[in-house]
Amino acid sequence: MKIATWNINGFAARLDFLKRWLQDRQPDVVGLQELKLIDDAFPHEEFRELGYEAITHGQKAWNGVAVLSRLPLEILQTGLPGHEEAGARLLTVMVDGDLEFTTVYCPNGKSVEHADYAAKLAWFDGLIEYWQSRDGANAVLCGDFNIVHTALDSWRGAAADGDIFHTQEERARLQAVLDLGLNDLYRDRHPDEQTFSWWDYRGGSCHRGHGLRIDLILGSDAVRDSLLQVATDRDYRKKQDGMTASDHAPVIAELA
DNA sequence: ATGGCTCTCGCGGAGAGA
Repeated sequence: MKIATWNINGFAARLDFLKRWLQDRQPDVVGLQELKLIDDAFPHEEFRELGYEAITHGQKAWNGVAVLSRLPLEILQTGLPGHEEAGARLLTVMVDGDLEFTTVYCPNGKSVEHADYAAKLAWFDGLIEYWQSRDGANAVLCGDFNIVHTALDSWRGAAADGDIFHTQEERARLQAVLDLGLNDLYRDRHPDEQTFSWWDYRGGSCHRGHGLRIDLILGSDAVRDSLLQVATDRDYRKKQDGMTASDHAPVIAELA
């Protein structure tokens, strides 16, 4: 089974690109972030034709998450309890009656001085509390975490320590998420490799290797034990026949 | 030091993103 996470930076702007990727990579379950789309505008029929059912938790202009799946889905939770005012950022579904699949678009925080930063930390505290309330035995938590876990995950290395995305407080929150019994599938399999999932649109960052690894697939021990391979799909951070890419690449994991 | 690009809304240019 192939599972994936991808911040598409606008569903409407990425529709054709997304459909091409689905047909090319054939994932079974995909968590999408930053749809910037209301639920009623989602073209379910177009995706059924490709073999995918979708559950969306969207909103107008900002945020928005969804799960696409070739296997049967059932909604378990829409929105992070107690943090709905922060936007549509969390969706948990049951896949095929077996796998608890959560996708998140974690808050950005803007800057360490901004009020959104404190709200970001509080949102993570809410996520930790939410996860503690779930079973989590056969579970995936994937998405755009907007936190760079270690210096290896930033093109600037330790020089970025203390900046937004790289603060001790943010890293402690992400570590607390991992301490809930979740494994960072990419880092678990590739302890020493530097691979990014996001590159700024500006200044040729992608070409210059100026990126961050902030899009993660976390899995419970049962999921980790079934991991065959995991990779960032960098080809889809590049233009395809004139279609503009998201600033995030998909991350794909194959499970036994 | 800042912006460098792209998105949405909505029709100009601002705000957000990371």
